[in-house]
This record gives sequence, structure tokens and C-alpha cells, in this order.
Amino acid sequence: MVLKVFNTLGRKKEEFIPVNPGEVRIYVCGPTVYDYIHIGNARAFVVADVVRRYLRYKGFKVKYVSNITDIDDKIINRARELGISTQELAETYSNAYLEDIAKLNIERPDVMPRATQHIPEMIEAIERLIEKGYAYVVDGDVYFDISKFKDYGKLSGNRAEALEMGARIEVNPKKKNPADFALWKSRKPGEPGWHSPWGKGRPGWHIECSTMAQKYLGETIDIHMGGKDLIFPHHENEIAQAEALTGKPFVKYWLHNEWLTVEGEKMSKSLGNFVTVRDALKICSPVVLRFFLISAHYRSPLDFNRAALKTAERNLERLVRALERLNSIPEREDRTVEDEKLILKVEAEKRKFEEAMDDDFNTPLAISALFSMARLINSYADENKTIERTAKLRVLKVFVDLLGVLGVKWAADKRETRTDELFKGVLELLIDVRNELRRMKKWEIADHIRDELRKMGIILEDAGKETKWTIKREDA
RNA sequence: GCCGGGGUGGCCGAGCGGUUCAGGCGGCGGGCUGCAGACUCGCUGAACAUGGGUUCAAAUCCCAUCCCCGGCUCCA
Repeated sequence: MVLKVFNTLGRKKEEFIPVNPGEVRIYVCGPTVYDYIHIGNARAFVVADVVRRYLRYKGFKVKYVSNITDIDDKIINRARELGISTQELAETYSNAYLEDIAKLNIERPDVMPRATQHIPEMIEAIERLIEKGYAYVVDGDVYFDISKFKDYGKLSGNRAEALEMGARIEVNPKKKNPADFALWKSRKPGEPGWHSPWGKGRPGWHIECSTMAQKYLGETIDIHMGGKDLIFPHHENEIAQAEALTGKPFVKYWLHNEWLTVEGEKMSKSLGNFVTVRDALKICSPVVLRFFLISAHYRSPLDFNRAALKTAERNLERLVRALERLNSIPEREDRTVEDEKLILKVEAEKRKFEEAMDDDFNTPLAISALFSMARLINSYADENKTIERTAKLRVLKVFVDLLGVLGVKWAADKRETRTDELFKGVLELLIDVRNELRRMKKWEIADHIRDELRKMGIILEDAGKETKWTIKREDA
């Protein structure tokens, strides 16, 4: 089965064929570290993480690079507000970013280049662009001349002529064309700056990504990802810079995710509805947030709200329960027809999962295959008291591997339970007493105990003579 | 003005020319349970924004209309 991806460049699904067979090089635009990342950022990073995991699952060797933008206007302004250095600010929020993605089980990029550590490379790239006639210097600033790059607009569909008409572009008299963009910005008083052939200054935002992407991944990379808002101007400009420099295609496949809305509205500063990952994790667990973020296709809009989180939680719970149930079925030596049937059906669902993912990473459809698997497992468990050992391991492995593609860790994400021995001892004693009452058919008292414990967040579930207990989290 | 994405059952959300119209949530009923939960089976809901058209066949293609949302400016 071939993998198809929707390429923004061309706006259609294409078969995915990496530049080098068996190997995929991915670049993802990382955060500008001037604040905590929000759930929209998280969506982009989770989507990219799923792409990375699935490609690896398919057997590709994946190299994944994602930058950290640690110098730009927003950082400078924020640092000034807080009265700290830009380095200090960037350091603080870089660490916060790393903590946040770790919680969401987003794997660390293989390389996480920082802009400020690649100034020489960027200066060199800018010099070459000037030499080649694609850029010009004005009063210590360097601009890219889009009129020299004839493919300008091929990604976004914007035409240079149309952009000139765009009334909202601030007219900068230094620019030859209003849509020309800065490669190097001269230092203003009070701003940090680096020495360059054009005087002290700092790099423009776009040159950072294309330079670092090419440094670590080569002249033509396989996949470049980001939110759709980056299509223009950021990615358009990256293409211009990179291709002007090398004369070769910069990126083979551009993948862009849709927006996340909050209660039906776009997150924005003016509405004051920015939800950081940290805010979100106050009302749901990380794995639920992650699962929610992939519950719609990455190119569809998705709305963040309590009901949606609640649904995500229940759905995930269903899958994990099935997995745990399978894991707890006692094993036996001989294999039965039922075991064979289970394996065959599970394998069929596995194929459905793969087909869904092969079709431009259709996670909601893939997840539906997981639900079918859960149903198969539950039905099996309803009708069989034991399972043959290797059959169990095989089904378990399929299930765990597929959840792993989605980045849902099973073992590590088990419900938090108190490990406090005293607490456990007392609770288990209480459960024993309650079961004794049940044996004596003292239902009122037994139910009262269950109800009261529930109010405290302790859930009792009777399954025959056994009683399982779990602690329900306060959230949701 | 220039580019672009959408409108699918109570809700979420796949499908994008053709078997019973995914899957989940919710609701109803049965099974299992002392009850509850979990699980399971069945049902649910005349779903495809509207009006035309193309086709043997359209939620899926075309045209028009209405309505949402976004990019063109820092933004995932």
C-alpha cells in the first residue's frame, strides 16, 4: 500500500516518494519562545509527531529537525516588558516548551537548532543571495527582491502583483517592492545585534528556517510541516531564499495543518481566548489532550471545548480498557479456532488502520479501526475465559504498536493510583467487608459504601466475586 | 480586491461517483449483573446548506445561491 500525502504545493494528494529511498527528512517549524506554547502549536507538533511515528512504523529511517526561534521582534518586545535579557526569556520558554512536548509524548526532534547559534550560516546565505542578485542592501538592512525569483507565489497562490495591491502591507520606502522581505534587520537602539558585513543587526525570521533546514537536512528535504498560517509569507519566503540559493527544489512535500478553534472562535489576543498547553492540562490529562488533537483529520478544523475533551477521554478510555482486559486474560497452551479467528480479524483491522494512515494520515479513520479491535477483544473476553499465549501476545503487540503510532503510551499512562500502602490496606479491607456484606445480601449497606467512595473519586466495579477499584481524576 | 477551506443524523467525525450511508458519544431496548458500572447484541435517527444540471447511478462531479471560517500583517 502506498502512502499518499496532500501536498500544499499543487494542492492535491500525491504518492509519497522520498528523495532517498527508505529515508525521510522532515523539518517542522518550531516555536518562537517568547511565551508558553498554546494548544494550536500543540496540534501542529502532535500532527508532525504522528507523521514521524507512522513513517518509522512503515520502515523509513526518519530524520526530524525542528527549530527554536530564540530571537525576533516578539522576543525582544517581551523581554523588554519583563526587563530581562532576550537570552533569559528564550531560555525560560525553551525549557517550558520542552517540558510541554514531553508531557504530550511528542518525541524530541533529532536536531533542535536555535537561530542565535546559526548566525554565521545565515550571514553566509544572505551574502550569497546578494552576490547572485536576489537581495539588496539598504541602510544596513538586507531585503530579498521577489521580482528576481520568478516562482514567487507558487506555494500560496499569491501573486506578487496582487500583493502590491494588498492595502494592508505597510509601505516601507526602503523596499523596491512592498512584498520584499527582510533577510537582515539592522539593529535599533536597545536591541541585541550581531556583527555582519552590513553592520550590527539580526536575521529575518524566514532565513533562519531555510538555512537551518538545509544545514541539517540538505538542499532538498522531503517533508516540511507547519500550521497553514505559515504558508504565507513564511514558507513562501523560505522557498524563495532556498531555491534562489541552490537552484533546486527546497521541499518535496509541504504539509500544513488546519486551525484549532476555541469554543468556535479563533484564538487571538484580542478575544483573550488563548489556551496554553498548560491551561489545557489543568482540565484534562496530557494523553487525552493528545488524543483529542488527532480526533479530527489534520487538515480539518477542530474545536477545543469541554465536551470534545470529555468525548476524547471516554473514547480513549474504551481503547485502554480493552487493552487492559486482553492483558488480564489468563493464558493457556493450546490454540483454539477462536484464537485463530481473533488474530485474523485483528489483522484485518490493522490493515484498515494502515490504509487510513496511508491516505494522508487519516487519524480519525485509523482510530475507528482501533475501536473495532477493542470490540473484537471484548467479545472474545466475554466468551473465552483463557487465551493461548502467543495469540495474546500477537494481538497485544498489534494494538500497542498502533496506539504507539498515535503516540498513546499504554503502560506509562496508566491511571494514577495511590501507592500509599496504608491507604491501599484500608481500602482493600473495606472492599473485603463490603463483599462479605454482598454475600449476606446486605445490598443497601454495600451500595452505600460504593456510592460514598464514588463521591470521593474511588470507583468500585464488581465483576463476579472480584471487585476492582480505580481512582478517578478530578478533571473532566 | 486577490488567494484558500468548509457546510454530513441530537453531538463529534470519516466518506468525496455505485455493496446495509465508517466509527465514537448520547438516547432506547435486550443480554450479563442483586443493583450500578464495564462489556455485548439490536435499534436509533427518512443525515448529507439550497436550487438547478451532468450521469444508468451524486453527500461525492458541474453551475448558481445562501451561510460560516481563514490567508494576503507577528501568528501553529
